[in-house]
Amino acid sequence: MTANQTPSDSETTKLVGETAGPKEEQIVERIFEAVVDQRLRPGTKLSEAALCEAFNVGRMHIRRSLLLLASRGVVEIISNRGAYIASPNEKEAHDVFEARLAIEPSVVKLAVRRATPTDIDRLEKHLLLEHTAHENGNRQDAIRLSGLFHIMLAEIANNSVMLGTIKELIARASLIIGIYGAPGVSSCRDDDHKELIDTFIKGEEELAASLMYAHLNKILNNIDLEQTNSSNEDLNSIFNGTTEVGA
Amino acid sequence: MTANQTPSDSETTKLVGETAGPKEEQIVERIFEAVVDQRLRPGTKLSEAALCEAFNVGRMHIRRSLLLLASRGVVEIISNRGAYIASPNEKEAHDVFEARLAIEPSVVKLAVRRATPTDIDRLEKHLLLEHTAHENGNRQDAIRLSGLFHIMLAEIANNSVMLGTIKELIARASLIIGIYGAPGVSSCRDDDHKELIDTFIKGEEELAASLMYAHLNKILNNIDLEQTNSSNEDLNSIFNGTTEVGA
DNA sequence: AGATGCCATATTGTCGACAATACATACCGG
DNA sequence: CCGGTATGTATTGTCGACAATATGGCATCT
Repeated sequence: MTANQTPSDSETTKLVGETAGPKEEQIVERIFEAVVDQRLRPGTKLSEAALCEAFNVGRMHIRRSLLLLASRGVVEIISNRGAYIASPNEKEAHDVFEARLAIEPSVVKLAVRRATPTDIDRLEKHLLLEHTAHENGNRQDAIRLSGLFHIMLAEIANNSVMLGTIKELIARASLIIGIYGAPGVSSCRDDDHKELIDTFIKGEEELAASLMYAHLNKILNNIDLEQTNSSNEDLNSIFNGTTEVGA
Repeated sequence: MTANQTPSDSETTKLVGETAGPKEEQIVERIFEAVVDQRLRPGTKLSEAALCEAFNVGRMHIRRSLLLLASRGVVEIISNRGAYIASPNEKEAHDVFEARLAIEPSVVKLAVRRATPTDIDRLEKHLLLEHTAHENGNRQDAIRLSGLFHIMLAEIANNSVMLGTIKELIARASLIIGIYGAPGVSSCRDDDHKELIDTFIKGEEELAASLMYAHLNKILNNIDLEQTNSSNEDLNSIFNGTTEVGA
């Protein structure tokens, strides 16, 4: 319910890959989405009871889902204290974006190589949605769609390992942007995405990789500059506590 | 017990990163090691009761550990049937090595950039061990040490995200080699590793990346050639059932 | 004799109750 | 009035028992 606000792009392809029961899969997916949408902010407590009620499942399923999320660095489990949405410190933030810089150029290269006309159509339709969200000043949609664009690229690249890694990195990047990012410049300008799509039409793999590298570097710079003064925001996000898990 | 047969390299740095209790961490780590060592072969059933006894822990901890392993693609959980060491099919095998080709060159580049003299010493000492294992025809040690070399590179690169991904990929690659790989040519020739270490001394990042790319491609070729006739081995590994979990 | 259906057994999945730990409040002493 | 301590409450961690499902053997029928 809280999730699909945009009619298209409703199916996001599962993250955990039917590795566990369908219950855990759905729960993890929903929480991932909420993190990418920044509806769940860093430091938010995820109490088991609340989640049980929200998802109408037993405590065990919640527990297992939280464990999976923790193993992906999206949730932090503190013994005898509970589970919290992760608050990446500067080192973790650096590592996440360094990893994106290392991986995503390769991903987009493969995506360009393998994209079908249908895929390109999907990307263009998606770009339109992004543009609309930006114009309407709909920040939440803009962020989600922006992340989704990168995930779509990984889907087109058609590599399950990379897709999983990218999904994890996108979610963690959302958290990082939430903590360290400037409120206005958040996420990607959609212009960069447009340039990327152009390389798909021409099939220019190497150019696509370069553009992606530059694109991510741009985001990273917007963040690193804020590193020093962001410790306040970090503490804030830790201590303002509960933002009420939607239900 | 079954694990550290080589005196050095005893500590392998945890994989799951203190995300869960120390129990799960250890169990996951031990099973990972066993997979990399090829002591646990694809298709092996991991019964909960047996693991409970082997690790002297409650069923819950085993269950959670298996879930984590499944989320990393090392274990396959089939509903109401149990957990089995994963048997990657050709697509999965392809994806794993494609991912390694995409990521590891970047990893080694960072490693070269950040390696201290101490790190290089460790690598050289490790290379010696690899060489010894090869000369002695100690296949099991050779495989383990070979995988460990790649993990050491990720450790030197000092990026937690990439380290976790690499560990997962190494384990899955071990499974793939176990299924599709030629018995003799298994794992990496240590010559390639030697060449790589040379680039560390000279600080040649780009060369290191190229060498790594070529190195992985070499392994991949050894595997792809065997793809067609390996379907027998695949079925075999699925149906011959239990290879006795050591304990 | 071969195949099919049924039953016993073993393993997994799920739930509930209890124990342990941390947090918040209230109480007491300085 | 403030600090420290102790108790009560809430949440998490763990364990055990029970239910559900798949596997394997056995009897029966064709």
